[in-house]
Amino acid sequence: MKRIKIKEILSNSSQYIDQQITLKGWVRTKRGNKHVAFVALNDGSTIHTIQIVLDVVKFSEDQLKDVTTGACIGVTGKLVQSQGAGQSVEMQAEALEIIGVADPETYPLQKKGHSLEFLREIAHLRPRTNTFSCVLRLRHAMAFAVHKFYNDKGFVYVHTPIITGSDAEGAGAMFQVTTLDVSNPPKTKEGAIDYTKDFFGKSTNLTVSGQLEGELAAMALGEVYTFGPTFRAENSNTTRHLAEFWMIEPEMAFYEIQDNMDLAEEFLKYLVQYALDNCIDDLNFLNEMYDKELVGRLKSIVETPFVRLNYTEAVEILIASKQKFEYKVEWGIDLHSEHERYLVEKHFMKPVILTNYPKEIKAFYMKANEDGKTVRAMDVLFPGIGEIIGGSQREDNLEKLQARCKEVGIHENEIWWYLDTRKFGSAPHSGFGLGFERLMLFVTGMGNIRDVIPFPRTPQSAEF
RNA sequence: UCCUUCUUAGCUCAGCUGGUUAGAGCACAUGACUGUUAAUCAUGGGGUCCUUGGUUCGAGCCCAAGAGAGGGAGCCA
Repeated sequence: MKRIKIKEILSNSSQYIDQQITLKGWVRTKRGNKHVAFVALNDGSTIHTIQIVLDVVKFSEDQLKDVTTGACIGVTGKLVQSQGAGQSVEMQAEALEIIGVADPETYPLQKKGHSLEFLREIAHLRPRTNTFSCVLRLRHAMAFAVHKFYNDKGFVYVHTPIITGSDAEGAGAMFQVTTLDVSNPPKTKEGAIDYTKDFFGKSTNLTVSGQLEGELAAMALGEVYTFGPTFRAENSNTTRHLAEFWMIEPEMAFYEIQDNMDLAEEFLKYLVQYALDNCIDDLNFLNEMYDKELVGRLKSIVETPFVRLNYTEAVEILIASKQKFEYKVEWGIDLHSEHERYLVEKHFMKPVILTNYPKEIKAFYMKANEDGKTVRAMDVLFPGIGEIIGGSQREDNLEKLQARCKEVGIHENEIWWYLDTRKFGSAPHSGFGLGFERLMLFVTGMGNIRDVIPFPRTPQSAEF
């Protein structure tokens, strides 16, 4: 008999009532007495379980013994109105198949909750918990919504390379990619490692951003986006950083900085609304278990216009606040998280988009303003998360970009291909990067970025 | 990388001023109960007190070093 998913049964129960159905899934709990056993079965299609009623006389003792927390079973029987109080329907089982046993003495997940720290140590089993099944369903929904948002707008999804030979992005320390024998690498006459003997004939790394390649595509296709893994070899040990994370980077020709901000705000609101519309069961569970304000906060984000503020104005607000900050505020500093938190969580109490930063603290490719001091950068700051999006209008003037490269010490022969876009048919364009796991932190209300990706990669940690 | 806290049963934790045989709840096992809702009740098994070294008549507890984890900061998305 064909298996039906629990989500389908529960959402269309009237259609299946008194019908013979087959369910397959994993046992969450079993309880009961000598005559009847109740099994809560979950198959991952929904946060909810369905109650299986096992009339003890119908099954062998051996079979019932193997129905333990964590075991995988298949059951066939009739869907009936429940006699118990906790659910409207349940299955009266007629046939039981033990698909995979789970020794209860050694199975690490118990019926009661576990700490998130413990679950990280058993990341291979944590998707079986309510919390992580919620997070992973939401992660899927958000990834799908990203593609839907851009596809519906006519953006082209561009696959940028994972292995890059360019080290000009300046976005952080990189992981080297090499096939050389690291214990005995070939050397040049001068004694340096001879990368001409390496696989690609040059030194290569895992990408820290697809942006530069995204810009190339935008100069042909108009509006594009990338969505892929990125890698940073920074020794960051925080609840907001991973060594391997996923990033969404749209890049749009003919967008000025204002258009860029409009898109970023619309995009974030779309994603949050998508979660509210499609994953409310999972959100309600997370709201109940971890963060009582989660759903309310998500709803308010969708309704509230984001504050838009110049860096200079932000500095003035911070100075006028008379707050005691660990790092002193003055024009020219890169804002620290205490400053961002003050603006977002105390002063405005809503998301803030900061623009026009001093050029010294931003990347070489950002478009200079007429004042000669600031660039058209924008950071979207979210409550509890900090910087969720970083972006800018790009410098489209060849001479200015070349001058900027010189100032920051990037050799033109490293990124000649990037400069070519400004040489041939240059156009104003803008883009931004959204850290996918930062978005997931916000949408799930989870406190640690290691809990919103299936297998987190952090310094000193690459198990599983 | 810096600051800080923690590490005792499978899990979550208690453990007095350093004192004899290290406890609880949950989980697990056995039994009871004819409809349970993270079932309940009874009984039971389960310990390298993170590791190494030191102080002491005596260390889970004090000291040192190391390992691992959490939180904060920096870097950033």
